[in-house]
Amino acid sequence: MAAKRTSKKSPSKRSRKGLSKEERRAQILASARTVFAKLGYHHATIDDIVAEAGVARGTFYLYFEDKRAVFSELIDRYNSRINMAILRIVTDDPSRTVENQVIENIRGILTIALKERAMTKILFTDALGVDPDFDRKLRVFYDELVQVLTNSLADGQARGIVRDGEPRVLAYLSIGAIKELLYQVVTLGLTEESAEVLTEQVHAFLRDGYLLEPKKKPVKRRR
Amino acid sequence: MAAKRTSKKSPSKRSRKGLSKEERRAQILASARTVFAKLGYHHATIDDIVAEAGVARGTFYLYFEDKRAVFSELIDRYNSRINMAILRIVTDDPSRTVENQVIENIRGILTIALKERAMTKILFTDALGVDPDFDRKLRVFYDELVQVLTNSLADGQARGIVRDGEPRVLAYLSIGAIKELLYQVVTLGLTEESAEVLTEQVHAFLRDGYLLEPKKKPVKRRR
DNA sequence: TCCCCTACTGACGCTGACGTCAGTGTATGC
DNA sequence: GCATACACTGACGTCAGCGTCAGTAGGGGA
Repeated sequence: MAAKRTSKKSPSKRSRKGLSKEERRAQILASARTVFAKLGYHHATIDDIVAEAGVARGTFYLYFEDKRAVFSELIDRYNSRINMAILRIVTDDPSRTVENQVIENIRGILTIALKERAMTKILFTDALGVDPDFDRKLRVFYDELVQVLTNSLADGQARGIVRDGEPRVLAYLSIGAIKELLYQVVTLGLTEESAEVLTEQVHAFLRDGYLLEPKKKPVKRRR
Repeated sequence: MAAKRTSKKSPSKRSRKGLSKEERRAQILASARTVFAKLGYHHATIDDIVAEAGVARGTFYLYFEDKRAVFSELIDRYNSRINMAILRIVTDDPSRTVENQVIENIRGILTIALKERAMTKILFTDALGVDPDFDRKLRVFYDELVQVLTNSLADGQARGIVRDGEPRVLAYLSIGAIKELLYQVVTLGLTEESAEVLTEQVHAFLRDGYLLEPKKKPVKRRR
């Protein structure tokens, strides 16, 4: 193979509009996110996205296969951020209580979800029913989450940290509770500052439920 | 106004296919439900629905405005059935404990959701992002539910049956937990028989959460 | 100065789903 | 037997959104 004759001077060439390929790609991605959040995935068209990005229809197809592909990439990025926020709970470190680690995880998830408001909204509003392949992908991400939590709960039961009950069902209930809260919070437009107070409420809910036992006298558990 | 000359003999005239207008309408509705459950709302077409019903395209439009109208009607029926299952909790009747009434409500909701498997699935998979008008309608139904629960919780707190915490947040968490469980149960294909055991799990979750207090020794609360 | 390369453009043809409406077949009234 | 009514039919014109591709613009090397 002959050596390249023309030396590439700049690692990222600027187009006539002053954007490198990566920047253009990122720009289209961001525009798509905006449009999806505004119109919902199903009602968003390629024309809406390119209008938002200020490029021509053809340009979109230089960077992405189709609407599904952009959506898929957006979800991937979001998922990986959420996954990073979830830390496995360790029990052999006396300096970190299980309770604090649980709280940390709740806080981490809530914070990211609030930071990535647009994506959180899209995920909850439009993620299902887009396309069979796509549903499967989302399902895998979700099932992993359920599996991790289910295992943690079963483990916790064995060690007496978690009460009895079908661990998988408890996992669904917990995840559902957090999902719903997130959805409401994002839809109603609360900001990141709320993460702290929400964290406390979620933790208290998971720890205690909310129905007080009528037979024994209520125990004050909150500080 | 002149009296009608022709006496209507049969109250519901039979068409050439042997169905009254109400029956035909019901048949199309049922077919639409089947198709929505199979393909999802967004991917279902009028052609799919009429093929399922075994009628011509034009017939569909004799009974419904468009795809949205059928969907809307299906949701309305489902919603009213769920609403009927939710009974306001009374505290002045000594023969019925609050706990039992809570359990009754949980059981009622789960039973209907499992009976109306197809609709439950559709509602969770496709309900959002169909159309702005439609989203609003769903929102109203949902908000009412949240409001009822929020009020009940606040009331419960005042009477010492419910622990402290923002009632609205607790309402979101509870409803989210149940929603998620329902979704999973319907998607995974559990049958009506499971209603009883699920009811117990949900109730235990709402009552106790699942994290046992490390400081005090665990109390056996289950029968 | 010329020309090549490449990112970008947007009009175009295509497709699939929509809603319509003139026409068909059957039961009932006269 | 004829006419009228009525549920039903399905081919048809329309249209929104899609993906393409021949053409354009402009930066940079020779």
